[in-house]
Amino acid sequence: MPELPEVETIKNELAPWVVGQSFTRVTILDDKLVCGGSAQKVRRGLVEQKIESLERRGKYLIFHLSNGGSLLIHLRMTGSLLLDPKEVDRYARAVFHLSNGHRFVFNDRRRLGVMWLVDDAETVVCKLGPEPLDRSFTTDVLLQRLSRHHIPIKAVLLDQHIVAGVGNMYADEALFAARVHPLSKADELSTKEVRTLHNCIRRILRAAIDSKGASVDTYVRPGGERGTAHFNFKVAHRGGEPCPICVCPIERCVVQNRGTYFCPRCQPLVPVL
DNA sequence: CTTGGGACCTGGCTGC
DNA sequence: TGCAGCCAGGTCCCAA
Repeated sequence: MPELPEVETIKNELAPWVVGQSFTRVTILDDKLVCGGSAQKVRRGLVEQKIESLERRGKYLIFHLSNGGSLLIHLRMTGSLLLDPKEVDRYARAVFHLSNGHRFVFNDRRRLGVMWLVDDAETVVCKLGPEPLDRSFTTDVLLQRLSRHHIPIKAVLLDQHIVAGVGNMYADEALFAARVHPLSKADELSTKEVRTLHNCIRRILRAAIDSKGASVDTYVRPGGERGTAHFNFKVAHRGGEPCPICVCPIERCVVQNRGTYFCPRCQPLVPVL
């Protein structure tokens, strides 16, 4: 499941092959891939456009084009971008041919991924919350945003309008590292807890980028390699295993329809004073 | 405004 | 061995 570290890795590893190149041919194999416009319009709009830069915003990948427009891609659950794959398999939804002779393929087993071709990228990403790794994302920013929500902190971390880029896996990891129970109400966390959580979110996302993302399911990097961040997971997807701190079995519960893993002893609902 | 619940999508797993 | 039914979760949409 591509979250911020996975999308950042894809951006970093794809950029050297695509930035400065133009699209020579684009094949869209699945009309439902395109959001707000026809596949044909996107195909025609992309050909001969040069990719000026590649950017990540939240879980979105943004190709900035020479005409000022942007191609945005969201991989959702099972999407991946593969550089020069040996074969274009049945899960390919679009193929992008570049002026340097390379191509990349939008693969997506569950077909939940989407892409947009727009004049201004902001029209797609304008509602997103702050970038957690930005300098401007301070403890105070997080504190202020949490204070407006009387719902479980886990649900708040998953809301892209509040903080952009954190998904199910890294929310669980950040809450464990901060020793905060996922069902704690966001507006009831102490200033100290929010400060710790703020640090943990940033530390865990950075570490995951260093590990090239987490391949718990279908995520692969453009070259087909897997990331290794999941080997460092303490609780995410580790239900029943002993907590690495206290050996108490990791529990699983459901928050906002998301499988949520936590240590009941290290993350008490009522803080131990 | 905030909050909760359903829809989307399909491979893989469980249980009969 | 076959198959129905459920689960995974990022995001949007709608209702209260």
